[in-house]
Amino acid sequence: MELKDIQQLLHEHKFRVTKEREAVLLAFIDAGRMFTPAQLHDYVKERYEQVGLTTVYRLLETLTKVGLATPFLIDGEIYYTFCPNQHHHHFVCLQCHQVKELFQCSAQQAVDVDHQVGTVEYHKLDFFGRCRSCEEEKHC
Amino acid sequence: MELKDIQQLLHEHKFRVTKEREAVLLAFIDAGRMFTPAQLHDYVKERYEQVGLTTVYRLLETLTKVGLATPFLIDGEIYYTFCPNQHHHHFVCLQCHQVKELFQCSAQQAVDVDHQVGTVEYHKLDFFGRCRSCEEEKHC
DNA sequence: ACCTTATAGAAAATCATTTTCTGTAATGGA
DNA sequence: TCCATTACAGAAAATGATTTTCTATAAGGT
Ligand SMILES: [Zn+2]
Ligand SMILES: [Zn+2]
Ligand SMILES: [Zn+2]
Ligand SMILES: [Zn+2]
Repeated sequence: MELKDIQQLLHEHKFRVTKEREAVLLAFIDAGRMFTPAQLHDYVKERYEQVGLTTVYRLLETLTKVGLATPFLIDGEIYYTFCPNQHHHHFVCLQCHQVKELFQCSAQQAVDVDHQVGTVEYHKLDFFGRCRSCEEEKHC
Repeated sequence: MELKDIQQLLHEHKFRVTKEREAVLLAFIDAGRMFTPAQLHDYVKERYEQVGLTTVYRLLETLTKVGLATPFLIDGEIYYTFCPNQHHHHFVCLQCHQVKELFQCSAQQAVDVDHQVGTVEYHKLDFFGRCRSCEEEKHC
């Protein structure tokens, strides 16, 4: 993703454009995987520049509020994925934490649920396993 | 659920049968809703007897390990639901935290995902909204 | 260029969760 | 039933992730 797109993304949401947010967002989006706040912090530091851990926490919180990031609980840890704006689901590799977005939604069941037990506001559908490259890597 | 069932549940998993575990499990299962560890602790205290918070944490951890409980991340808090052993999904009321189990699974998509991006080990499908009684309660 | 206000970051505080330790009680076998 | 073994409960302390506070800075609008 281009720096310009990042800047537009920030503008769209009325966030100020700072080099720290640019750095974190660039890393986050390009990586195509999920991170814990600390992992993302390290990742940004290595690749771009020094950014405070507090800033990473704050950006993840902000992104989550506007629906641009989603927290996942995996094995007791909270991981964040970057979310494009269309409705989508995920395939998460439990080994390398790569995340693939799945734009096909097979949860029409929502309509039934809606009638039976209450009003569905949103749903989550995610698949967990091992991605192709992790499988090939180690086939014992 | 009967005390006898709780005891059998514990036996099945080779856990010792203690009054503390009986109390927590009775409360947890009968409530039919999700709890944070602290909430469950309070709930048990009110209804049954004093049980240490540490014990609640440990039981939830243990149950999660053997698949009898599932942690959910909602609005930054970790909630646990009790899980029967069949494959199922959830409808969670965001207001009262009631949980309904849904035994219908519309995620046959898993097979496709499996072929396209990797090997699916498990999936999660959950619906969030407001339950009937919460809806009727306040219709502004 | 100036003003207003959001943001970054360091340090301190908070708070949920885990660990440690010790006394107790559940289990299984004699 | 009694004993030995070991899991468990609970209090207290430790840990460590996350949040809050505070101040300096820089972004955006006029
Ligand atoms: Zn992988
Ligand atoms: Zn969907
Ligand atoms: Zn409700
Ligand atoms: Zn399913």
